[in-house]
Amino acid sequence: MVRTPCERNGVRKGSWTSEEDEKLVKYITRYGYWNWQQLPKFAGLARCGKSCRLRWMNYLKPHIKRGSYTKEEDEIIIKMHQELGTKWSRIAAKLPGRTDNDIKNHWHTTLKKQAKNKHVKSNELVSKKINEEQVDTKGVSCTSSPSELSTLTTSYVPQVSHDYRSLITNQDSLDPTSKRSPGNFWSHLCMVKNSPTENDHQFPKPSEEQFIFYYDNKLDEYFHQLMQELPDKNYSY
DNA sequence: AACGTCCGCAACCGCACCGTC
DNA sequence: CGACGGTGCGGTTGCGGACGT
Repeated sequence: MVRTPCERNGVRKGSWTSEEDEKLVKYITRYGYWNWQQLPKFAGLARCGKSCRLRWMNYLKPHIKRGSYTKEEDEIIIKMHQELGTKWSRIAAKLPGRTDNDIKNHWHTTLKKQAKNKHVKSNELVSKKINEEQVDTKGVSCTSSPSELSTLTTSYVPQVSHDYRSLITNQDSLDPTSKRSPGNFWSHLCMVKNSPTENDHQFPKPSEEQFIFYYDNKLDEYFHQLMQELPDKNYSY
């Protein structure tokens, strides 16, 4: 299989500057990520697509929780590591706001030693906690049909921890956990497609195909998130 | 103050998987 | 059905700050 390594010529590596972060956030907020390989070119970044994706997923994306881990989070990680091994993405799915990379780092730096030194006291207690997390984190109620999604309600207030939170506004409308969702999901797409904004002079506008791709992705992502938050229901779309 | 060591974290690399043609 | 391209994931590296001597 032919891999698609990052181009070497003229592609920056290493730490991201605040300027690069701002460009990436502005572009994704405006157009979403319709194609990671093409994105840096359109966003005016001298980075490879993988690097942009990683930076967005692990650092710039809205609602990423940073800072120290709670005891409960540590226990969940240790317990799930016992069950799943190094399936960091699956472990991360149980800890809203934490990224797989972050959890992986936390494991290698802190928890690995802890896990060696002590047994987890009660598997039952942790399992109970996991179940509570699934029910409590979002407080979502919803009807069974996608056409009835406008009835979705939520009391969850997501934590936005990054400095660029002020730039990430429309993105909230794609997040079913946002207070403003889901109605703004549709208006956001219309806005992306139709309305000129102050940012338009900075980035080339996506083609019709790119927009459709973005539209499909966002729709898919939106329902995917919704289904993840309703693990006990057998909804399909 | 200067130097060496340790540690945490961001980022890179390469492989696996999946969808499309 | 295989080739190809894009994305996701896990392992690993290396930088930079904290800390100790």
